[in-house]
Amino acid sequence: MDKDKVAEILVEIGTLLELKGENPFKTRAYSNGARTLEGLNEPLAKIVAEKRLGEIKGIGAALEQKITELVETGKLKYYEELKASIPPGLLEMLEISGLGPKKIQALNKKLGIDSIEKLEAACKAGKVAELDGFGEKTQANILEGIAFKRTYASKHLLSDAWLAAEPLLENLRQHPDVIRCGTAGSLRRFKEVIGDIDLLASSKNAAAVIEFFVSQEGIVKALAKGDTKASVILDGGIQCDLRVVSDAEFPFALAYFTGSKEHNIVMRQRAIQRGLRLNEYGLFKSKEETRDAKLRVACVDEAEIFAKLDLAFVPPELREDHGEFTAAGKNDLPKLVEWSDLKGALHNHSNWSDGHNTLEEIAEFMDGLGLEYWAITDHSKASFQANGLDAKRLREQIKKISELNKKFAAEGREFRLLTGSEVDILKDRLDFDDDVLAELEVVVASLHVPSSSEAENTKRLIRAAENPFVHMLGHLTGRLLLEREPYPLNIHAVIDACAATGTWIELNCNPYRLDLDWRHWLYAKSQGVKCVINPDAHRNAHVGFLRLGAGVARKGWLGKAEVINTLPTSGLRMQLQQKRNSHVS
DNA sequence: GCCGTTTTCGGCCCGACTGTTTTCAGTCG
Repeated sequence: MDKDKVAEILVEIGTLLELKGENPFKTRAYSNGARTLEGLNEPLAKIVAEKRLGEIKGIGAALEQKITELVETGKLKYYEELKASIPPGLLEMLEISGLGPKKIQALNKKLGIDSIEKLEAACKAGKVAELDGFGEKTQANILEGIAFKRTYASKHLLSDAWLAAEPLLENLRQHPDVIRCGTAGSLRRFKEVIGDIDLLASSKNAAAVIEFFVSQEGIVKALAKGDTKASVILDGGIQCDLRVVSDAEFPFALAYFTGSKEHNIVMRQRAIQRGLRLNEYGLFKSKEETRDAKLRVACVDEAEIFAKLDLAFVPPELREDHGEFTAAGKNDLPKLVEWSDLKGALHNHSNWSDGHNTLEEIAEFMDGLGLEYWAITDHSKASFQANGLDAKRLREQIKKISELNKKFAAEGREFRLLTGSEVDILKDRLDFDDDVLAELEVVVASLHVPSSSEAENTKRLIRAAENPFVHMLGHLTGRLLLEREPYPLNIHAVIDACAATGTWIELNCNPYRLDLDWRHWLYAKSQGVKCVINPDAHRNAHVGFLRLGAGVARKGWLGKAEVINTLPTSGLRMQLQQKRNSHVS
């Protein structure tokens, strides 16, 4: 069993224990353990085999035993028994806003409720309001929570959240009472999927800002409204929280609400170790919890807070307690790639397959943006549903691109389209023979029809990486966020094969993909595998995905040097030749 | 369940808001 699956089970154990009313610190130990596994840079099976699990911080004797059992046998008796002791409906009830472990336990014990359906019936019959600690309001809120859960997914794509957040932020910026404002939370950290939008503002008149915020257009409902905080549901179902603080508190609140929770816990602990206290209102010279402004260590921005805790500034994307404290403590954080470093992209489509724009339109548009190159990698013939090209049409396209490039050169323009293909990885071969691939400047190999067997998919991808004409693997895991899980795959084995063959891995920045996932890039980077940030554009507007992709690359600790398409055209052409040359010699 | 240059036992981050309560528990982030 791989580490992601093990981590998933540990998280579920934590949730189940929470429902049983276990000590919250015990339940947290399981989710901490899960996160620790996700951040590992080497294969879990290897660590288990070498009996080094216990050396990892956050994994003690109990977790070591359970993880070992899962890795070695694929099962865990403790987990099976725990799961059997709790009705599955209770887990689902946790997803209803306002319901936590304690209330669910009470509902289960006193009314025998073990499913959302029974809960809804009990609310409608007025039985829930009669319970101790419950009332009419709670009962109504539960019914509303059930309806909400049915209407909207509780998770949203990063791109959708940005689109919803930006106008709200712009409105706040315009408001005369707002001094500073910005996004916080998972949105600022560039998580691929987010639960809600967190906004933060500083003001001398918090009440006015809150009042303005909840009365904006596009807000369906205000969930909570206090002196300094409001929660609303936006058109489209995304929840958005706004906090308003004083301007002196702003950097501390920004750091606090950006999180992650796990990152914050370490920050507070570092403060305590230095005889200080850190909360959303400040860093205080105090051994006790306080909000006393006289004790506050003044910091104008987040960088000063990190400095006071003997840390280099940690970019928001890295605040996951995935190693940033060790690196920031040694001033050893990488300089992360910027989206403006990107000079072009190497996986895109035109109307020759399933794209929307003509080659001319694409070239004019991308040149207009100041990019240097743009590879056209239309589908190969096996993707017939996407109007994939056979060798004959591909050669026509190469000719057409060559003519377009000549025209650009004659006009003294530097921009170039690059010829290419997104070639299908079929069961036993690639969709084009090597002699066809050899005619192309850029070859992306993608698995569009995976098998249900992990070994089979892994084998196919490794074979594609071993082909000297394949420059990179496209959307490696095939996941579609919120829609489709990755196909079964031994990611480490594929990354290792890419490292051995000099094959790059794409960071596909279509908002539904963001694949390869940021959690795997640290390992890929450690093996020397390079990244290509590709929008997989099917229309010109998709060039905007690059910004999203750069954020995810940053989250994966990637610097400019690790991203191939930060190279100018000449450097890129040399790199494209290199793999083929190494095979010739 | 984890952890230790205050500790191998007794802590573990902490504040805002809501609803049910007359002083606080539960939930959330």
